[in-house]
Amino acid sequence: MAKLGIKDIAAISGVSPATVSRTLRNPDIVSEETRKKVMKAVEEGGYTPSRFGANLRTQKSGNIIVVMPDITNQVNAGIIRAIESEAQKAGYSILLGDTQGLAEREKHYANMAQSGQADGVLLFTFHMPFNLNKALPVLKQLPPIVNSCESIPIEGISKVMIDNIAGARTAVEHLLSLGHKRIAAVMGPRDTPSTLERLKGYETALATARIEIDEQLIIRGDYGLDSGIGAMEQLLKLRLRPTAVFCFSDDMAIGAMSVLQENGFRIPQDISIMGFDDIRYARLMTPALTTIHQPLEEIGKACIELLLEQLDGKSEQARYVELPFQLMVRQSTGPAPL
Amino acid sequence: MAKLGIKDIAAISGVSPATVSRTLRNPDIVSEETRKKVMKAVEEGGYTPSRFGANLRTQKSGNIIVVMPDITNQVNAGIIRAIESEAQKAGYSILLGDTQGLAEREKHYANMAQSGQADGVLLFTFHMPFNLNKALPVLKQLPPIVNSCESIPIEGISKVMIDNIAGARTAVEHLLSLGHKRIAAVMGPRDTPSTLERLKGYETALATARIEIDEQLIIRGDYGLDSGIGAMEQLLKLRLRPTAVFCFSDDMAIGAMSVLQENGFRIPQDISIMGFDDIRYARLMTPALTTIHQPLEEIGKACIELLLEQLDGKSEQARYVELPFQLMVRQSTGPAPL
DNA sequence: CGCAAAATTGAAAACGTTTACAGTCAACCA
DNA sequence: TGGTTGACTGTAAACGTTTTCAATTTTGCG
Repeated sequence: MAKLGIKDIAAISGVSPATVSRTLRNPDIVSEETRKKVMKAVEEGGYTPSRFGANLRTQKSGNIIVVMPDITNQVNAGIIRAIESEAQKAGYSILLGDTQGLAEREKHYANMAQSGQADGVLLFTFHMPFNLNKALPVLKQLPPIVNSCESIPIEGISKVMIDNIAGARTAVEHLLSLGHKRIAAVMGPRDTPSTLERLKGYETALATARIEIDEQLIIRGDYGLDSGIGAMEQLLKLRLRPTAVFCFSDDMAIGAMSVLQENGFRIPQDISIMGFDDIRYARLMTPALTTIHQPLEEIGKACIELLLEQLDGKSEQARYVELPFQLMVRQSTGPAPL
Repeated sequence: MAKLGIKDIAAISGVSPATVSRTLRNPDIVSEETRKKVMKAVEEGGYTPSRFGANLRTQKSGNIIVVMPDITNQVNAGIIRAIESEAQKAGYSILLGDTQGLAEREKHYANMAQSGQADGVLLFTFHMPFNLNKALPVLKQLPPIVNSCESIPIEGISKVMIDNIAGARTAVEHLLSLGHKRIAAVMGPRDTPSTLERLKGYETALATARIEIDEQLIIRGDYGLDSGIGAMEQLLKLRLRPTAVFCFSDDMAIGAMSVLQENGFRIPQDISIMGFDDIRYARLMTPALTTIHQPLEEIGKACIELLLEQLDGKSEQARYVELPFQLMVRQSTGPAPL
């Protein structure tokens, strides 16, 4: 039996296609009698409305595209999971856009949004459709956007963020309170807003404590495990080693820890390590990793919420949501050695 | 300026819509002159073909849906990343289906496939559209499917797998070779094929070594970190403790290790630990985790390849691809204590 | 040069819905 | 009773492409 269309169901149940459509989308406005007839035909025929027709007519895809630099990353994965779950409740599907940091892929996803493949965009990456110079004019052509994690410096787009500056400052202050004076920073990828913000928090905390910044103690990383390894190796070569290392991501902290332990350093007795994110592995490290907790699920939920507001046309205005971070003191940080 | 359609472009460039469509989809069949005219209009007008129209006409969505139990899991994340990347090259987009183990969500994704929202399905979860009893008849109505990770016991669907039985056997044999006799197993979620297979490998290895199975040493987990913790706690309460623990996932192994270290056990001197998967954190644990490596990227690539074959109509027949696992001996396993 | 074949184009018909609009019919009210 | 309302339903027009088929032009070749 060929696949049934709405006309077939209409014919079977003796009503018009319009009524079938109404029965399915808006049951309340058809009479009970009709509804029953139609539903019977629908079920017996195993009819599932084709989305192609509906999409074309309504000009909506029912999809939301999530653009991320790396879905393998625990932070991103955690967020997207919450997003997917909430989106589904609202009747939307999630299209995955993993840029792998490639500009060409960012273009690709921008196109997808433009061709109507998605009704809205969740943007977790910095570059992207936005060539900052010509961003604003383009912006209005694009579907609704919510930006998170990496703050895009454009007015008028909704954002969900944590206060990276304060988060980093809190981290460093924790180390300072333990008596550390030589505190290294392992940064994220060059020029991303999150890294710049966390760096600022680091600098602010040190400045407030009247400790001079030592450029040698600031290492560039990329948030990944391996860059944590590289950074730590570099730091260990220093004549004057840091007594504490603040990594801008847990992954890098985990990488750093493994280098230390391999080389016989004790954590935190010899060197304290801090991370940022509080991924689920953090508390299971030995020693458990002190870090700044990011509320991944809340971030995901907030993103969807803001986007849905725009999609439903409820809110024209951009909103900014700031979620709280939390210092998680565990065993990887301790008093500075004498 | 309102959004341009194919008719507008046709009008501007003085050709028919048909020719515009041809220029974009199939440049070779239009004359160079026409092509130039059309391209000019397309670029100046900033025209992006609407996918709605095309989808309806071609009855293809250009989407592939990936159904997974948990995208937060490193194994799944790694696989899906490869999938996304390959799919994009072939012009497909990835719809994310995270079931979170919920039956209702599995239904939902089955529907999506049926309503034409996706042209193909990549299935990494066990239950699903397939109520085994009535699975076969339904199967032919569904779009092309490739099954991976959790083997669905149905003939005629393409699969990408590793040999879980052999993998587990290899793991246990490694432990046996180190002199261990009391080897515990921490299983994955009840009744999933992968768990059952690995269990079989475990049992086979022990049987071959003429070691009797001790039910007390077989603990049920769910592949997650916490269940590794729980399992290890349970094992530590045993009167006769195991000297080695084979966890069916790295996550559980990591959980188990943290329990041991917290309680002052030395790994591997007191107890050896093995995992399965070789997630990227495995080698950074202290001690580095001995485990069975799964080729995530290759799995992802193979899945897409098989699916594309079906989508392109190249191959009607189901194919089965088996990818090699690899034993990674690291520091978490050592000779059995005396 | 003339004809067949090939290359290129256009006209028009789908594809499967949703929804504005108009129509029908029963119920209700004055 | 007649008119008005309200509830429900049907008609038909989109939505924006792709593709078949036929028409036209160009090319190739004897």
